[in-house]
Amino acid sequence: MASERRSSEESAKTRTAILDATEKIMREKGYAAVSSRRVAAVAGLKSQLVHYHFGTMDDLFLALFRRTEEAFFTSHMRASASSNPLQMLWDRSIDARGNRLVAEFMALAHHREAIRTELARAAKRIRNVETAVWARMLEEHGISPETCPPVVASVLMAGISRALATEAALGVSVGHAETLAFVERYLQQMGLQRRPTETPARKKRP
Amino acid sequence: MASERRSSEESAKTRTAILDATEKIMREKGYAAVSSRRVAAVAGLKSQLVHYHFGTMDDLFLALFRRTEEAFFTSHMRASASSNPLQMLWDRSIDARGNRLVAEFMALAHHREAIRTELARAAKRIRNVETAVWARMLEEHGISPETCPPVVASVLMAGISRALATEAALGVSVGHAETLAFVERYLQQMGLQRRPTETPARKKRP
DNA sequence: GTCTATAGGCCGATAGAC
DNA sequence: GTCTATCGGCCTATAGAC
Repeated sequence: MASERRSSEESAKTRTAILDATEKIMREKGYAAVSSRRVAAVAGLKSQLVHYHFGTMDDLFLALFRRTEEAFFTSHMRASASSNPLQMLWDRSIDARGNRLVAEFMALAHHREAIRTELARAAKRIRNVETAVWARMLEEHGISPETCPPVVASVLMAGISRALATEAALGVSVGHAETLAFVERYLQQMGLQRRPTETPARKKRP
Repeated sequence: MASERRSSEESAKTRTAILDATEKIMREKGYAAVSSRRVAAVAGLKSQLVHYHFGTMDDLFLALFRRTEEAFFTSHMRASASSNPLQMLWDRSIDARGNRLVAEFMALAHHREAIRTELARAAKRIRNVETAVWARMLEEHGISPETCPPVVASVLMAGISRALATEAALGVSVGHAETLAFVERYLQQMGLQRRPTETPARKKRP
């Protein structure tokens, strides 16, 4: 029993190391650079262990996606339930680090059925959460669903933020400052509580 | 001379065939599936010809990007100069087929310096054109640049349309119909001349 | 669960004949 | 400009010993 526990603890540690290595490679070199040999090299393991623990490379991508999405959704729920949900959701959605991995999975999803399915499911789940937040905020401000349906607000917020993040990652920033100012001015009317003096959208990384 | 001409005609034909094949593979299988052997197979040629005519694979991607962007920019200018520029720009920007290739180049740009540079340059050029269109439209409708700077309008339009196109390609459509209706209602106030009975955003493919 | 060994395959790119 | 031939490398995945 003791050895069984130790064994499964070791196994969990190895699995985590493999997933961490995969994530690192995806962030830095893109999904196309992920190979069992490279993953193993980064994790300090033999490449055969990748297949032993995860099967095919597709299975590995899927496992990493699930781990990532689960953590993301949990913290997204927390942000939604905070006292300042719109600000927190907006800040999260323009965060460069988070978007990097998402961008890779989106690119991967175009050509891998399994990833596409999981990504679509995850996106719908997030959208529903954000739509509920918007429904509450719009109602509080007396804006009728006919004027702006909550789901439209959440599609717009998600779309604008993702576009800004994507462009910024590619070195395009024409009009970004003006757009950020425009959007945040609007969000403030809707309940954003950030004071004007604070720098927006620059979450510090530890 | 005659043989020289014929020779360079043949060369141009081969180059076009290689670029066509590359484009087809990128659309259908993604940039990661592009290899000199596969390109040659699709084009009905030997793989060495790919290197002979284009050098490295990076050079090939770059050549295809330039061809694509040149054609895109030309037709974009035509759309901007039409009598109904906002509608035409919007329709173009949510076109699924056009966005498929752009998405691949964006994914590629994250990891290839040369592509990233070219993409950034192209994006700025397009943005400036669209911003000029918006400046004209907003002025015609008496909306001051303080209320909504033209560059903000063009960032928003580009961002929203790209987000919708990306999500649709991945099988996510929650809130899309409502958002399309919302945006197009707004665009109509700004000079879109489509009649309400026409189906929006469904450009027929031959 | 991790090791060695290996099958079987696709890749980019170049050399040299024609 | 296109051909044949080929080098050297990285890839996924599995088999079988320990």
